[in-house]
Parts: sequence; structure tokens; C-alpha cells
Amino acid sequence: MRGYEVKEKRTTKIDIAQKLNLSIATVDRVFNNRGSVSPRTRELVLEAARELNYIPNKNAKYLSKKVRCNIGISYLLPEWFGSQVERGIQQAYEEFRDFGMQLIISKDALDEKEQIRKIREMLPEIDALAVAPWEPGTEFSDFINSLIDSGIPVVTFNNDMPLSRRLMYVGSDYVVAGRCAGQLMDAFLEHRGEAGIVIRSEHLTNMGQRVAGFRNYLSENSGIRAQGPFKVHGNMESVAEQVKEILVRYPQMRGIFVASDNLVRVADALKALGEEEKVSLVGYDLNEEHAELLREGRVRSVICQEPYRQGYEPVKVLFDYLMEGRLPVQNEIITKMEIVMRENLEGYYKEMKGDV
Amino acid sequence: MRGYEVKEKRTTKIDIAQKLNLSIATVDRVFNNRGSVSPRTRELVLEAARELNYIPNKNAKYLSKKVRCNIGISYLLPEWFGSQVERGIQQAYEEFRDFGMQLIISKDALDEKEQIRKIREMLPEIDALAVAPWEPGTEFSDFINSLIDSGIPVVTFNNDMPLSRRLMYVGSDYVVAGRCAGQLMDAFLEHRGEAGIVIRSEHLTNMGQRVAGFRNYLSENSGIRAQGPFKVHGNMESVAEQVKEILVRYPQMRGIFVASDNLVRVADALKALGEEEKVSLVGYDLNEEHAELLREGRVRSVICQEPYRQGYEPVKVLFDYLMEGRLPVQNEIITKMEIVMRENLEGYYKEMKGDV
DNA sequence: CTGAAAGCGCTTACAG
DNA sequence: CTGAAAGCGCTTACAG
Repeated sequence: MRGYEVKEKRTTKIDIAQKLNLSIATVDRVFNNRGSVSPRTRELVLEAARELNYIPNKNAKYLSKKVRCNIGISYLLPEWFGSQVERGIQQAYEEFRDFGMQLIISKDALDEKEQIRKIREMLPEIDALAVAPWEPGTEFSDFINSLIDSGIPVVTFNNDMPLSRRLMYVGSDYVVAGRCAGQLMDAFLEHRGEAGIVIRSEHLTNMGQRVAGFRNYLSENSGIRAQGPFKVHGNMESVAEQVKEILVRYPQMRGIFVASDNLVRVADALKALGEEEKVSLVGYDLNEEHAELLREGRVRSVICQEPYRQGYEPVKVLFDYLMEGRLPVQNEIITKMEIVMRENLEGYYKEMKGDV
Repeated sequence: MRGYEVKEKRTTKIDIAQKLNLSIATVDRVFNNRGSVSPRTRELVLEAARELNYIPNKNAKYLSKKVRCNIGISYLLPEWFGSQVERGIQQAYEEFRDFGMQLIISKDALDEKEQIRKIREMLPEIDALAVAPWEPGTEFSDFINSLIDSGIPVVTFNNDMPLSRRLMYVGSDYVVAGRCAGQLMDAFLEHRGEAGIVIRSEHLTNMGQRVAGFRNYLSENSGIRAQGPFKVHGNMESVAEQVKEILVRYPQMRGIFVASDNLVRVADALKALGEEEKVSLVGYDLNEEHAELLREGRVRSVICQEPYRQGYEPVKVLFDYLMEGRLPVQNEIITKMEIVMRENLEGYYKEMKGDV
């Protein structure tokens, strides 16, 4: 690739075989550790390979290989997020299908129980599993370990399962995601005043981590007092009512951090209350509605976490593991925190829509 | 890929040929428009392909194809930026080399004249060119057009050549990059006061666009008065002197937008002047020094523009064009504006270092 | 421990 | 307009 020295034909196993007066099968053996080769021959082959700068041809390899690899994928995510993850999966599929990869996708489970049942169903068909668990609980952790024990490597994404022996996790660090929101809020509120934290009714580990990160950042770096977390849920009217109560109780409040997926309703509530100008909103993720809120200046910033890559990487990692026996270098890929504001929205919006 | 319908072997050209009692050569002809095929046969083949859901196998295709494709790449960029671009190039190379792609890279030119000369040198060897021009001038534009006329498709990256008939541009929109910096500055300075703009001595189109974007954003959205642009250059002492003059002249100044690549020196100047706390810095791009400045809180934010992708995409686009005859859907890929602050630095830092 | 041969799914002359 | 055959660089039984 370097400089101008080009044009020479690539070295093949055949070249090495000819040079050493060996059969190509023997050469293949030393590279793939199948069958046995005398130490002397082995040495010669490796040396010749080094000398001729041999790089195996993946095309030929996978074309001739008989083994296929079937990867199961299971997740339950809101549609607008899931569809972005899916584009990453699709990309990986197109990249690897000619190499013998097949995908079995299950995404329509309603709860953890059903997710487990669906994964069990696909078990006879798959050699590996990529899964976005609902919550990092013990039961699901045990389930994952049982899969691993039965020889199915597992990669988690979007939501980790740290107690399990998963091969890898691909997704956000939710504490950092919270700190990030804290830093933005700090800038928007000019280091002072009060900021409220909004969560949803059920407890979710993710959300708890976001809240903790947010609070920590502010207490370490800012004069802003964080209030809450407030559980805000229900329909439009009920959200408006709850937001109103919060603002009445904390008249100094000039920012709201929405750690849940309720950003749109909170924004609408502020509008209904005529408090839009006064209160800065920070939340997560991009969809059609969030984009509109950013454009209108009704949300100051939203933090995204590479949804596309959360689909692509697990498939890639599992493929490499199954087909090449390659262990991932680290045991997690933490996605970047993408700070999206009005002026840099359009690039992320395009990506979200899939017209890159 | 969808659902559970898996396991069936992929349809091949052989399957289609057998089903229709044709030779595989004929089937191949209809897919690749080589040689002539009777309209009737053509119809039958296409119908069968649709019915059997035929997808050609890229592996087999490129393994048997005789044509190679040699892509020339020419850029002159600061090392720390260039090395990130290069990782994208490397990635594309690894993805496509088995498909018959070779790269000829030239990156050591000192000026435009030399860059043109070096490209001329590699001309006999290449089928396409990806180039990051120094400045979007007319002369270089004519040069690019002459290449295109002689049958060499050209993709520009990092720096566009809008007057030329290049196939595509991959890189930043510098006006938007300026607006983005304006929005950040507006938040950091709480919508008021003065912000200075720092550029370097020579006029560069890029930098002019950044400055214009910055000013426009502020005048449309903020109470901040933009001052400058000030030409700041030379060694450490001279930069410190110039920065000092600016601050003396504009005592209200609480932010500096560095549109040039002088961020480190300006930051050091502020430190030497004891004005670090008072003045918020915003600049571009990530390298080891910028990362350190962000960690220390001496720079508030830096805007990056997907350097990795600026290397990857041009190679991919040219490969698809040469080997598949595929025209790009749009004629530009505008990279995203990545807002990097202290709390979300580490993800970008890792990417910059290449240990993803 | 080593080799000869078939085959993966396609393209490419060559022949008709 | 169509077909038979060799070949791309590897893997995979099978044989020795």
C-alpha cells in the first residue's frame, strides 16, 4: 500500500508451495494449524511467507470454506432507536453474508421472559448470540452463562450484563452519559441556579446511572443544585401537571434533564405552561420529534450514542470470533457520546434517516 | 436476514442456469451486460433470479475477475490529522485489497505545484484519484478537470474543489463548522460580551468560511459581539504578545475562537497572561495536545470532523465506481460536526489513538 | 507427516 | 446468440 511499489502480483499459498517444492495442502496446514507438519517444514513455510510478504486471500478462503456461521440477534428497543441499530446490523450482514454468515433476528418480545423464550427457540439454529437485555438482572445473567456453557458465545449491546461471562459489551457508559448531560447543563445555566432531573416510574439501572453521573458532575464542577429525580409519566395532561408542580415548588429551576424517554412530553408541557424560554432542556437520542425540538430551539441538546455501531460491532465481533477464532482485544466497546445541538444537528439527522 | 427463514443455501448463477437449461455463461451475460442475449432469454433469467432471490457472490466475483483497480491518493495535511485520515484509508484497503484494489499514496508534497507534479508522476499507474487539495483555486480545478477528461475519476476530500467536475467531495462544510463554534461560544459566554476570532496570516478559503459562519451565527442568535479576525502567528513569544494586545484593546473579551491551527499557542499565551479563567477557548480537531487542554479545562470545546471517514469514504466510492460502475447517490458526503468537551472526550480520544 | 484432486461461485477467452 | 472449459486462491476430505 505504501509508496509506489505496486503492480506486483500478490503472493499466494501456491507461490510458497512451489518455492519450497511442497504441496499447497501442507502450506495450508501450517497457517491453519490443521493436521501436523514437521517442525522443519513449518519453519521453512513461515520463513518463506515472511520473505514473500504473504497475506491470505479472504475471498478465496471463505468461498471454499464449508463452515457457515449463524448469528442470532435479540433486542427489544423502541422502534426509532431499533431501526438505527438495525441499519448497523444490515451493514454487517451485507459485508459478511458472502463469507457464509447468516442472521436470525428476534425483536418482537414484550418482556424479559418472552425474550428468553424466543432466544431458546432459535438456539438450535445459531452458533452465537448478540443480545440487548432489558435489564442487567441476575436471572438473565444466569441465562447468558448457561448459553456460554453450552458453547454459544454471547455479546451484549445497548445494555450490558456485567455479571455474566459475555465475550463483549457494545454500548454506552451510562454514568458518563449522565456526566456529559451535566456538563452541558452547567454551560447552559451559566454555572448557577437549579436543574431538575426527570425519570420514569419504573426503576431502570441505566437511568439510575445517568442520574448519578449528572449529579456527580454538577456537585464536582458547578454551583448548580440538582433537584429530584422526579418520576414523570402518564399522558400529556398528567405530565404537564407534574412538570407544573415541580416548577412551582422550585421557582429557581432553569433547566430540566430528562433521563427517561419522555423528552417530547416534557417539552410540550413547558410550552403549555409558557415556560419554554426560561427552562433549558437536555435529553438523549435522536428521532424525528427530537430533531424538530432541536430545530425549534425548544431542546438545547441531546446526547446520542452511536446506535448504528451498536448494531454493527456485535455482529462483526461474533463473526471474527467464530470464523477466525479471534478474541476481541478489549471486552467492551464504549460508544462515543455525541453531543447534538441545533447547529450540528443536520449531519446526525441524515445519519439517523439512513441517507448518509 | 429477516425472521427465521434461514439455512437454505443461497441461489447461485448455476442454479438459475440449471433451472432454465442454459449455460452459466449466458446467465452471467444478462447480469453483467456483456455479449448479447436474446430478449426472451434475458427475461427468463431475470424472472428466475427474482423468483429465487438471487444475490451475486462478491467473493467469487472478485476472485475470478481479472481487472484490478489502482487508486491514487494525494494529500498534504498536518501529521496528527493525516494519520487519522490514513487509518480510514488503511481500513478501506484491508476491506478491498482482496477484491483487487491497490493504493498508491503520495503525501509528502510541500505545496500545490509539487502536489500536481507528484500526481502527474503516478498517473500511469492509477485508474482513479482521491485528493485533498491545498486550496480550491482555479489552477488546481483545471488540473482535476484535465484528469477527468483523460478518464480518471476524481474524488476530493477534506478540501473541496467545487469548480471542478469531481465525482464527489468528502469532508467538512466549513461554514457550518463556524456556526457550530458560534453556538458553543454563545452558550459558554452566556449570550453576552465579546468574542475574538483568531486566524493565521495567509488567507485560506476554509478559514474564511469558518469565520463567516461564526459571525453569522452570533449576529443572528446572540448578543455577543465578534471582534477580529486577528492574524496571530509566529513563535510562542510573538503569539503571547499578539494575544495580549487583543485583550488590552478589548477588555470585555471573554472568549476566543481559534479558526486556525494555533489553538495550543493561544492557550499557552492565555496561561502566561493569567487570563485562562476569564477567557473561554473554542477550536478545531483533536490531537494529543488538544486532548490535554480539554482535560485541564483550558479549552472548553473542540469541533472534529470525522477524519477517519475522510480517508475511508473516498476510497470506497472510487472502488464502487471503478469496479461496479456505481455512481454515488449524492455528490458530497458532509462529515458530521463532532462536539468534543471534557466529559465526552475519552471516546473521541480513543478513536483518535486508533484503539477502538 | 505429506500430496493429489475436487470444489466454492464466479469471469473470461475461445469456439461455434 | 450460446456453451464448454479453464482458472481465481483457498479448503476439504481422501489416500498414502
